[in-house]
Amino acid sequence: MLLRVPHPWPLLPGRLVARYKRFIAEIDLESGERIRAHCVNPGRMEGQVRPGARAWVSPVPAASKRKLRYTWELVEEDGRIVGANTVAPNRVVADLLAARVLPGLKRFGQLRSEVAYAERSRVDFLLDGATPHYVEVKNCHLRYPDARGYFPDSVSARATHHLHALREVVEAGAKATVLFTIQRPDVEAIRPSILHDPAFAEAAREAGAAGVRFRAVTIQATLDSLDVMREIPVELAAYDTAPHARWQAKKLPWSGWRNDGP
DNA sequence: CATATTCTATGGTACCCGAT
DNA sequence: ATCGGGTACCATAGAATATG
Repeated sequence: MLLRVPHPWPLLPGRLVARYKRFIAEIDLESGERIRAHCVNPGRMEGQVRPGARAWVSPVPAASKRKLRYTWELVEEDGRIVGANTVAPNRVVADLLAARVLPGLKRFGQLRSEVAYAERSRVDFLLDGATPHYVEVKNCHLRYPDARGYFPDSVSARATHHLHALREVVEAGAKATVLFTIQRPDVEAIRPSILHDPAFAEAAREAGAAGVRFRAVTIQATLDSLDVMREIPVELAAYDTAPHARWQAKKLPWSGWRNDGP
């Protein structure tokens, strides 16, 4: 294990009832209470929004002004716990960089986050050094039976825009790394999803050829912590998507959300 | 200076509108 | 009738900007 990041709050177990309008997850807690939790994940969470699936939420501090008093953190898919909170990896990567664990990402002066650059873009992390190093975090949670993680799980024009911007800073002499995180340990590599967003996949190939580095780490979510397990390769090369379409068809009945409120 | 409000960003959906 | 494009919307955090 590379790094252990304990949850700031204790998690409460329950079962997913439904997801509404992208942001709201209705969950039956083991205490018997039916609650509404904020779903931080803006994506479709392909295959992971199954009614009845085990899910864990964190309580929101009493002082917070949030409407929803819980945050959906983890979900069980195929008997395995998967991280569902897309904000969490940014915190994990911040710790990972600060701990200077990853080769090539450990020698730097200052670590800044959310730094504005290029055209209407903000990079997740900027490492000061002889040459500035831009680090963009991309979280993924989609796994297909080929034991690979895929990003994105929907068309993401913004992510493609980020790749073009990173390519520009590299061509201007800076260093740039796209760091994928996948919140499950059972993958051997990560690929851009040609099936979900071919433009992103092509932009990734171009950015890679231009010198943008692509790396990935697996994160094992447990009830106590998010554990950065190991670095895995990113596979940028094009591939046949026929098997992926079949795998997706099996997951799709359980995707998305309902638009009628609970 | 402290506090309050506005802005930005996130992705899929539902909606409208105009063109075929 | 079906299409694609544009856009508001949903909840929230955090940054940016405004107000007292």
